[in-house]
Amino acid sequence: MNIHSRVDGQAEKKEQILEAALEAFADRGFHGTTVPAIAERAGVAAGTLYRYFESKEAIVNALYQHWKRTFAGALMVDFPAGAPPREQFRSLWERLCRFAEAHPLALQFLELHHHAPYLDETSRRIDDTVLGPARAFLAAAQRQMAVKPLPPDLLIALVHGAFVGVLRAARDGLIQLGKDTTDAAESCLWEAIRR
Amino acid sequence: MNIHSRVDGQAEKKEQILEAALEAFADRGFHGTTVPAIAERAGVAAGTLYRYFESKEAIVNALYQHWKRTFAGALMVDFPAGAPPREQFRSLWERLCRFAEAHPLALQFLELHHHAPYLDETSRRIDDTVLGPARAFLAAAQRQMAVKPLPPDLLIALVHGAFVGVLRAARDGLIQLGKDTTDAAESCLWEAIRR
Amino acid sequence: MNIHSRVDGQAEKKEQILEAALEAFADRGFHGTTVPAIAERAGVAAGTLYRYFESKEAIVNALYQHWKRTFAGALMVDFPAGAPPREQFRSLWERLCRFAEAHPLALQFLELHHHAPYLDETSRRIDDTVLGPARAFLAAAQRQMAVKPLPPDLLIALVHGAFVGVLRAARDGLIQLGKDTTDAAESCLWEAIRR
Amino acid sequence: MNIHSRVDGQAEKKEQILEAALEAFADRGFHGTTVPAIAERAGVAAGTLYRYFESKEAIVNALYQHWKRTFAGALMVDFPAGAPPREQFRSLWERLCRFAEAHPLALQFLELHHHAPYLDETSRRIDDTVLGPARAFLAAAQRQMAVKPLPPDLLIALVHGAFVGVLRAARDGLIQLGKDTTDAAESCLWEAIRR
DNA sequence: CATGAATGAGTTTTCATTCAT
DNA sequence: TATGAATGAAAACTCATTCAT
Repeated sequence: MNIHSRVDGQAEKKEQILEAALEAFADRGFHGTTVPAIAERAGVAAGTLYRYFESKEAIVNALYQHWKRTFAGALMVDFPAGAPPREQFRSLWERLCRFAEAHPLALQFLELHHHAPYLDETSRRIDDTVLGPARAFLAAAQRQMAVKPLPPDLLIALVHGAFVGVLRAARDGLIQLGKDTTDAAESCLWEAIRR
Repeated sequence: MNIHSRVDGQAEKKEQILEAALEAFADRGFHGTTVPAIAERAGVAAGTLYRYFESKEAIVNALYQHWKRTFAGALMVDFPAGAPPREQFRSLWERLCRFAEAHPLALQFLELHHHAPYLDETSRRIDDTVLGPARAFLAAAQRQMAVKPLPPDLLIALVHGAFVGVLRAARDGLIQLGKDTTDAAESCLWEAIRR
Repeated sequence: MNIHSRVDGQAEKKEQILEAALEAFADRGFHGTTVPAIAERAGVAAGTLYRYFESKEAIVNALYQHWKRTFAGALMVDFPAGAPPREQFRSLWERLCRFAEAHPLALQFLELHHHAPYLDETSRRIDDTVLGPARAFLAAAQRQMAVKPLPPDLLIALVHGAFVGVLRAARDGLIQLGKDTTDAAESCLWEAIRR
Repeated sequence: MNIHSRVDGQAEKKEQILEAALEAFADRGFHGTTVPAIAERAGVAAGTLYRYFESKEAIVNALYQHWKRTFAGALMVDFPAGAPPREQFRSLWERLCRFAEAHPLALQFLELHHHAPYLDETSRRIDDTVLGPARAFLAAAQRQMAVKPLPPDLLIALVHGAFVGVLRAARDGLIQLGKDTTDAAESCLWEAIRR
């Protein structure tokens, strides 16, 4: 009715669209998803998408940026900066798993598709938001002789890759994601990188 | 000149098409790749693809099956069946890396895209070709108390995921794939799974 | 303006498409007609056809069913069930001719092309709608000794064929369809079948 | 080996092609038939057709002219010029039926499709070859007061149309073509046109 | 002469985007 | 502001015709 509720209504609709797009893109990728399909899932008309986003590419970039930032935030907020490396790693892994549980589609979207061809400048730059803190953690842990003195990006690739591998196996029904499983995985991966 | 060279010419052209399709699919995925784009890369007219394949889907399935089989073969041929688990794991990892070096696009195609929506029956069944031997290795190693007593599919997800993570990091220019790097990664991952 | 006029607008457009398709198919047959040609005649873009019909085949089947039903209806409505056979035959023939005059393209489409290869189940079943009443009329007339005791389907083939022959001759400009002509033809054909 | 056998071989191959084309066109019409389909039926390569015919249209025109002429010939050769009209009509009908039995595909091709759009000048002119004699017969019969004094082209349309109707019913399995049937039909049609 | 692989124009169909309502 | 019908450019695919072998 008033400006406020209109704005809220709009924000809400934008959320619906992004949520619908996330589901669709997570499942079939960017090129495998049609705009009408997103609109239908979102419960709006196809034309309405274009009041909120310039184009299909704009939607995928908005999603990418939103979830990369949310993901990075989830990893960093209240990170136990002073704790010993073993503790920090456990904490990081736990955050990864919690995020995976809370936003499974977001991770499927972010990690299980190759986005480069349609990402814009902003999206491409955002990767460092996640990488930076991870590198910082490893550098510190290496300085404390707690982690193998290998290139941080290699260690990140191993741990991050293993995490994605677990997600994929869960999506394909090969394993169940439970506390046992994720704890065991964490233990393995700490062995992998610890000095 | 004769039947032989004609047959060779055709087989060669089919190879060209598959090679072109591999490059395109590895880069932009199935839905992001147009048939004319494949044809152009292959140096033939668009209509020519349809003399060799029924449809775009037939191409992606042929590729999937070919490379899954080739990959499985590369992992298994002359596998040191009697060697100790540590040796076997090193051998497996080395085969993965050699294959990655020899056929980087094949792995990008196989591992970095989600194929399920357009795979046919045959393609879907073929995954076990790779999984089976990996499970067998792990089961044996676990019986010898050399590897942690965790679900084999979890260990596979970790190691395979880490491998894909390394590939992805290399593709994105974050790390260089050299003997140092791959040896280090192998060492880490053995630590991850060994008892 | 409101829902009503929108619905009407759509129904109208569907009519336009069917009308355009009828003209094209009547003239050049199904395979000789392109979708853009139909669209142009209908005054819409090619893509628009696919908002109303699943495919080109769906259009031809819709047309076939619509006109078969309309034709059957025109033959049967208010049929003089109690009249003597001579009267009934005259009435049937008159209905045929009136229909031919009112919907010349519909009859060209229905009768002057061989549709079987692309007709769906529903279309194939619909033929009996027209045949049934004709057989019933003949059976009754034969029971009253008014018509030759020959297989009804043969008599139908003769009369119906002759009717189509007259249509074809008219289309080709060999004869003019006027009351004289059609009355004369009716007279001839009654002689042909009467006992 | 020598010129003669080569010429014979060619003529034979041309026959094969025309026969194959007849079968295909009779069944699915001109636009519904592909050149490779004709070639396969003829047992030659697709390219070979173009050594014998300029184009697909040239084939259909050659077929049309050949069979129209053959048909006209079959109707006219040894026609009992002096016989009474009743006898002549019976003879004509018998020739129609014999031709239908000997060359069912030719009649399906000629009569059950609308050829005008792709016929060339020569083909279009040839229709009179058949029509002329029929008109002559009717004119004479009318002069002898044996046949109704209606426009000859109307009578032709009726009889010819009825004939085609019988062919069509036979093709669709509604009636069986046997001596009984064709004699009965002849009798009916004579009643239709006789004075 | 015969072949059939190759072509590319033309066909059916899809879909991101626009715009009248 | 929301709609969804309409668009038309581009996609997948077909096929008459050509031409190197």
